[in-house]
Amino acid sequence: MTRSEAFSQQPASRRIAQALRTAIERGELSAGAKLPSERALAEEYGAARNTAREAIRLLAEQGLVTAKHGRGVFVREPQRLFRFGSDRYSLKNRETGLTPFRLEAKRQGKTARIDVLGITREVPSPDIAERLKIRDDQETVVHRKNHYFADDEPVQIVSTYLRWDEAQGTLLMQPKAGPHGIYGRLEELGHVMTRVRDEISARMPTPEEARLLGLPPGVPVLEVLHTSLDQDLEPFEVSRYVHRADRTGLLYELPVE
Amino acid sequence: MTRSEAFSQQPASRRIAQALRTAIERGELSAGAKLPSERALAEEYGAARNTAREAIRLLAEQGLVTAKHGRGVFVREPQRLFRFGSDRYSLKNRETGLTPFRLEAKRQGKTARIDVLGITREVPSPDIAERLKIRDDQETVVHRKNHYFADDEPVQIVSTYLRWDEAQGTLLMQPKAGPHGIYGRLEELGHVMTRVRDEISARMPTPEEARLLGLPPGVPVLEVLHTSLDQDLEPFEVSRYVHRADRTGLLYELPVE
DNA sequence: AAGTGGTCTAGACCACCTG
DNA sequence: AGGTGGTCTAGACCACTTA
Repeated sequence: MTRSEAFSQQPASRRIAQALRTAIERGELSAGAKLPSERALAEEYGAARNTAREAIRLLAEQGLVTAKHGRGVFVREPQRLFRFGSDRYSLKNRETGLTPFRLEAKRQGKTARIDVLGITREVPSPDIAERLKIRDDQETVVHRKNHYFADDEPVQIVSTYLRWDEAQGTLLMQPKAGPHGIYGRLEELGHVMTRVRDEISARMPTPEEARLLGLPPGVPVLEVLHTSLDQDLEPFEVSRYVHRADRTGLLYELPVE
Repeated sequence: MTRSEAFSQQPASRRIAQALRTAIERGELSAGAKLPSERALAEEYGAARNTAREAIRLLAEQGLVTAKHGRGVFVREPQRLFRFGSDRYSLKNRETGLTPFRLEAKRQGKTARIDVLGITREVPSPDIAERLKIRDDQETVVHRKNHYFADDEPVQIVSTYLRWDEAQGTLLMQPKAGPHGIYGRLEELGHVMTRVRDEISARMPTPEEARLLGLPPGVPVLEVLHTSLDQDLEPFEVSRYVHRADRTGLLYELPVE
C-alpha cells in the first residue's frame, strides 16, 4: 500500500468505490454497463479481491449497481416510475369498470396481472384494528392478500382488510369481487368513499418481501397504509400497500383547506 | 459444520442472521440490546469472524441492527415517526405565525432548529424548471437550502426554489423571511396557495445525504418533490424535501373527487 | 489495557452463466 | 471450459470506546 501522501486517508475500498462512482456519474460507465470484475479491480488497485468486493458492496448499498451472479456487476438502469395518482380512488375513474390498478396499468400501456395469495378470516393486528375502528378484540376481519404485476414484473403486494360481518357470504370473500372490484361491492353495502387517508413510510424490505418483489439488495420499499372513509367519515376498508421503491412514485394533489 | 439434514442448505452467514432475527422478533433481544460480539458469534457457530460479520451485515441491511464502532452491535430502536400531515400547508395553521416545520415540532413537543445552508441564484435543473413552468432556459431561480433539526437531531434537508424575478431584493433572499416564512411573503406577492402537488419516492441516500442526516447504513430516505399552486393554479414554489425514512411518516388525507 | 467493530490479505471452493 | 459473483477461512493490524 503506497498511501504516498495525505491524498487519501480513506480505506482502499472506499477509494475504489469513489473512482467507480465518479466514472458512473461522468457517464464513462453508462446505465446497463458492466463493471470490471472483482478480480480485475483487485489487480488494478493492488488490493485483495475482498477489498474490491467491499467497494462494490458500497455502491450496491447506494443503489448505483447490481450484481448478477455469474454474469457481472452492472450499472443500474434509471428509475422508471410507475405512478399512482391520488385520483386512483376517484369515482369518475371507476366508470370504466376497471379496478384502480388495472386502470393505471392501462394508462401506462402495461399489462396487469393480479395473483391472489389468499383470502382469510383473522384477528386484525392492532394497527389495522385501530384504523378500522374495531375495539372488540374478538372481532375478526377478512384479509385479502394480493400480488400485483405490470408486464409480468412484480410491482406491489397489497393486503386489504374488511369487517367480517360485512364481507361474510358476499363476493368480497371471492377472488373476483365483480364489477369495479371490492369498492363496487362496498358501495352496494352503503359505503360511498368520500375521503381517503394514506400514511406513507419507507424502509428496507423483509426477506419475504424481497423475494416476492424480486428486489435486488439496496432497494427500499414504500409502504402505504390506506384507509377509506365513507359518507359518515367512518372507515370501512384498510389496505397495506408495499411497493418496490425503485419503480414506484406516489403522486398526491390536494386542495389546501 | 454439522449440516445433519436438509435442515439448512443455506450459507452459514444466513443461518446466523436468521437465528439473530428470530431472537429479535421474539423479544429475547429487545430494542437497544447489544448483540454478542462478532468474535463471540464466530466461536458459537464454529465459523470465521468474517462469516459472523456477514450475518450482521445482512441484518443491518434490513434495518434491524446498527453497529457502533468500538461499542458493539445493537438492536435498532423502533421508529418514532415524525409526522408531516397534508394539512401542514393549511392556511389556518399559519395564523400562529409559525412556519410549518416549527408548528409540527411544537405539536410533538420537540425543539426546532433550522440551519441555512445557502441562498443562491442559479439555473434550475430540468425537473425543477418543469414544475415551476420555466421554459426559458436562461431564466434563473433562487435556491434556498435548509437543514432542519428536531431536538438537535437532523430530520430533513429542504431545497426551495422560487422565481428570481419575484424573490429578487425581497425578504425571500434573506435567511429569515419574516412572519409565516416564505409563504407569508409569497402571499403578499399575490400567490394564495390553493392546491399542492407532492411527488413521493424513496431511495438509498447519497453519501452526502447520509452525512448531513447522520444516517446509519441501511436507512433509506423519503424524497418529496412539492409544488405549490396559486389561485390561478399556477405554480409559484417548488421544494425538494429529503427525510430520513426511519423517523418520518407522511400523512395525506384528502377528499375523493 | 482490554474489548469492540473496521479494514485488509491471500488464499479456497462453490454456484451460476456464457461461449 | 473458463469467467463471474457468492461464500468462507484464519489470520493481521487499525480505530474507537470503556473501564
